[in-house]
Amino acid sequence: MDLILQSIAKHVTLTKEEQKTVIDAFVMARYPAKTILLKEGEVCESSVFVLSGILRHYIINDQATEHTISFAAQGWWVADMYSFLSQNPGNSYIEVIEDSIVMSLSREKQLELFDKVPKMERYFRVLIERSLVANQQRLMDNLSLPAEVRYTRFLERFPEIKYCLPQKQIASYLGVTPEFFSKMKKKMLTGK
Amino acid sequence: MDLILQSIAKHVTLTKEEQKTVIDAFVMARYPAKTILLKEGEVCESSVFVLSGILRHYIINDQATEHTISFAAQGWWVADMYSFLSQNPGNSYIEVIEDSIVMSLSREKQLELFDKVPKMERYFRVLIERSLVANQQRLMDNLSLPAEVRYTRFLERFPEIKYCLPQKQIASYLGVTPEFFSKMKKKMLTGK
DNA sequence: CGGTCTCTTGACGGAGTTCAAAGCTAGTGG
DNA sequence: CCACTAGCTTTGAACTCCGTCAAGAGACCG
Repeated sequence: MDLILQSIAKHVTLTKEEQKTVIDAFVMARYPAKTILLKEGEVCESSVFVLSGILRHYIINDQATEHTISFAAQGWWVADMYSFLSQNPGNSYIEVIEDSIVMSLSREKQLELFDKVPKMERYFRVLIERSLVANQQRLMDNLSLPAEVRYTRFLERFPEIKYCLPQKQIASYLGVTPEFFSKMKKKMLTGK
Repeated sequence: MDLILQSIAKHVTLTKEEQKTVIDAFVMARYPAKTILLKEGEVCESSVFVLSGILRHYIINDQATEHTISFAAQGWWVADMYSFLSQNPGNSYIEVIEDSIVMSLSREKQLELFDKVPKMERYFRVLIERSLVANQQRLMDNLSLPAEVRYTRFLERFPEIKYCLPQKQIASYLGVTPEFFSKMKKKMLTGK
């Protein structure tokens, strides 16, 4: 529960009073594995900050194949940004992979917070900036690197969770089929 | 020159005085085609807002192939976000495609602006949010759509500039080789 | 003009997909 | 606690999309 204050403290310094205002804007929640927090067609009313557990954010495209946008473990934020920002129905899913405790912040409360505690606007600006940089990097990696290298990057980026995910979810993050991912892993162990 | 104020006005309302403070933070510049504004290894000291002309932001990977991160025409911003935010050397290039007039904002001035005119922090937050959403969408498109469909999306996204770019640059945005792009275009005209 | 850069075209190769079948794991209910 | 099922993983063969290499045909500029 202090984790969110620690995360904020990395970027801006809040007074005790501001800290209270911030905490009051959140709602704590606990979800068991397999809970679907958000479905296609729904409005993403809240961003969630993960205190413990693991979540996954993904889309299902026209050919009914899943593509993982991101995983979120302790200390990470997750939301369908398009839907959260616009409050229009989104096209993505958010699902709980391992029993999780989260702090969720509604869009309404967030906008209030921006006015009451301007430092929070800075905090979120910096988060989004970093997120954008990471996302651009991932896009470039996908355009120029083979799946094997993307896999090693994935392992570096998500060390906490790499062992507790089903392979098909890793494959869907890398952008390959589970079949190909299986063969690739074998090749990386034996052939190489 | 008013274009930047119009862009800002879409998201926040500035007083006359604030408008002046904002304008004063920028430096105008004019560059002929083929000017390289930023090279790999350099620090991206400024973000630029395009008044007229066209710019391109790209990387060159280990195999010496180019990948276009983005194009920027009138009313768009462009910068190497990683380098601009961290003020560390970046790994990307920014080049002028057609003679351009830009307003450039140094990182230093931007940070001053955030404090002097907090509404500008909001303006940039919103810009970055949109940029992130667009980037996530592009990543998902790249993972799940064939090059032909990505090309039609490209045409929708950059209608102003689609006819004044060399094909190899479009190919490098889509993530295919110029050779394949050439064959694909032919097929889309004849075969289809 | 002449040279450089871009675009086209073709043959071949490789990374990744699809489909299908079989083995494996783990959750679930009796 | 076992048996069953449903989903996950592995494997293989055929196939597709796209890359590489190479050569020729424009096109643009000095």
